[in-house]
Amino acid sequence: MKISLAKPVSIKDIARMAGVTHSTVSRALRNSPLVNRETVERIQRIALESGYRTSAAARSLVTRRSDTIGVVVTNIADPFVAGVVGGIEEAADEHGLSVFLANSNAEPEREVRVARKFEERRVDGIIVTASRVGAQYVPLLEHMQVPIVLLNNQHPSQFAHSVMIANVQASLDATRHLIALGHRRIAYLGDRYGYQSDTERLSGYRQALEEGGLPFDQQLVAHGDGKPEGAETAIAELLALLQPPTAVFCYNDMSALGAMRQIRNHGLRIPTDISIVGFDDLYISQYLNPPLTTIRQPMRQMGRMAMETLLKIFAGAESGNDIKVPGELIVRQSTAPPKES
Amino acid sequence: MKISLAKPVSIKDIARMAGVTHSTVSRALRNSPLVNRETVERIQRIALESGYRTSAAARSLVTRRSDTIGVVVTNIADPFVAGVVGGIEEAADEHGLSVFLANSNAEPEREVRVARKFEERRVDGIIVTASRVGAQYVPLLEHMQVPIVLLNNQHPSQFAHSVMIANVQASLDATRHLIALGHRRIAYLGDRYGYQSDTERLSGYRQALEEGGLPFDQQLVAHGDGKPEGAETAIAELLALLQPPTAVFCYNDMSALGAMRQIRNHGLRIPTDISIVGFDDLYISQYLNPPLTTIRQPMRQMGRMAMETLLKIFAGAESGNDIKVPGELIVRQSTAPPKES
DNA sequence: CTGAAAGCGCTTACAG
DNA sequence: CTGAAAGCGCTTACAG
Repeated sequence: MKISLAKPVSIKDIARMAGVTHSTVSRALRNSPLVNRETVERIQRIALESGYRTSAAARSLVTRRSDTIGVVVTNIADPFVAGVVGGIEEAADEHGLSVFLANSNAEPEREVRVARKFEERRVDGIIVTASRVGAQYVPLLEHMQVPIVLLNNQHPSQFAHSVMIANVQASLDATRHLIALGHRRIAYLGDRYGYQSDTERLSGYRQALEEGGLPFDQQLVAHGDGKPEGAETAIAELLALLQPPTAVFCYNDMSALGAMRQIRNHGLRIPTDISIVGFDDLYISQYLNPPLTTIRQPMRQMGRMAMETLLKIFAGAESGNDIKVPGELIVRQSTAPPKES
Repeated sequence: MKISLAKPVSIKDIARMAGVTHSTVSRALRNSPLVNRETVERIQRIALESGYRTSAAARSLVTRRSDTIGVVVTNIADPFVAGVVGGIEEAADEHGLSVFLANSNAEPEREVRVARKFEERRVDGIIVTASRVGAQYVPLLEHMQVPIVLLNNQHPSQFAHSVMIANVQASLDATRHLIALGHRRIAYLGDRYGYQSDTERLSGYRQALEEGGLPFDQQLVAHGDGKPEGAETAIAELLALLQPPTAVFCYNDMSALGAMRQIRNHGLRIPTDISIVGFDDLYISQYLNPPLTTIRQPMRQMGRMAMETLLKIFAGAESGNDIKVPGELIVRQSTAPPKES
């Protein structure tokens, strides 16, 4: 059968049933104190019984607010991103906002399409959770003159704010932990698409080496793509070194996942032969074999913070909209003292 | 500084600039053949230069289509769900639709809120990806008289269609694989919130046992919550049996993850002491130690199919909207012949 | 090919 | 307390 889409009931319909004008219905529905209490109740009862539902489109046309925010991600299937989006949605829901989800896939044409779509939808704000925000992306969104919150990325702009993990401090902690265990040949396995985050994590790593009196060796730095695949190639280079590292600090847990598999394929044991530390503390990381030592990023919380930053800006806040969140070192079983120590 | 939100340019503004009425602008913008070619070009140029962007709200008010779909998930942080949503978004984008994401968290009040929100937004269709669709949820959405596609769940209704993995066949394959390896004490570790999927997977498991001449033993069935935590408790029961299983077929990979950790904690080795098979083939499953034998669900593809089902219905299709997708057994290293065989 | 008019479903000053 | 009017930004019959 062909489905007949019944036209939804409007305030005019209710007005007819209640014997008042639609103006009164509109007021009654919003609980205006201007309307007679009994009338309000009668109208609300009718609305309920008739299954009335305000048209968000009609309302936003006049209020000039869509009560909607746009969330752009590079890849929703990335567990870090999914965690953040969960937090965003939760906070949005609490404040009666709806979220548009768009996956840019890091493809320039899609990014343009997303920006256009958000403009047409007149989103009230935007959150970008892209591990790889291109420098050209924000200007695209800026056109909208709507507040933008970047997650783990910053961009100097009137409209762009940020929620960032404290990369340098966290990486310092991670690397110090390896040094404290006695490691002297520690590698950094980065993400060549990690932009600012990669730079900062590398920098924290270098600071820790310096602090520990260890030389920085460019050979011990390799870059993957932030995913297991790329990490496998990158760690292979490291393992092929004349003096391979005894510990590797990875850009993120997904990279650690790939590194660990490759290490096993080389017949080496973790942490006996080589220690691994990740970054993110994905939900699954505690279930790995061995459980992964890593830096915890409070993903859900960071998503909430991004949403709340937007809300503060809506409410008129003008500054203090760059938040830095501390990471936390979680020591598990993928790290141990080096064999030869 | 307080951000001044410039009012976006409307077709009226363009009309003024072009010296025509807004009707003509509206037509020109939609490339109507009714409008003089040169006028169309002039108007489009002005629109482009002025940064004009159609108001989706205004348009949908008259067209009665929002070009929007609502996606409800129980938990976006679940990797299976995130994969499906990725596919949905991808297909939606290709067809110029926007997606509203809502997380029900399996909380009844949130479900009610989500349904209401989708109604107000006048979504053109809904996709539900909940591992645990309550029987009461669909009626909530049905009120909207909008097509609904359920993922891995079915519901008899004029409006509800479905995309399902072929649970029985897949579970049959998974269990047969274990039987073929020589296992005779095979357990099923289910998801007590898995509803239809759990029932069907259990049923495929039982069919395989029967087919293989193995007795069904209720003791070898334990139920977790579809997550690692619940699986840990469930498998502990199984391991405590006088005659523990030599192989376990798990409801999903997340359960397998928990089971594997618990097994290790009991000092047992996988697959030497016990074989494990999962269900889903999450992205990470190939990176586990040992890599997980599992049933592949084409998550992304299933998301696309759900979206495409909606599109077909929009286009007037009236039947054939219950799709069954085959799973695929992926044999990796978490399964092997039993020790004592 | 173009314009004037009506209307989509709301909100909100302005009168009374 | 209630109504009549205007308007948000579009689309689309109806005229010309």
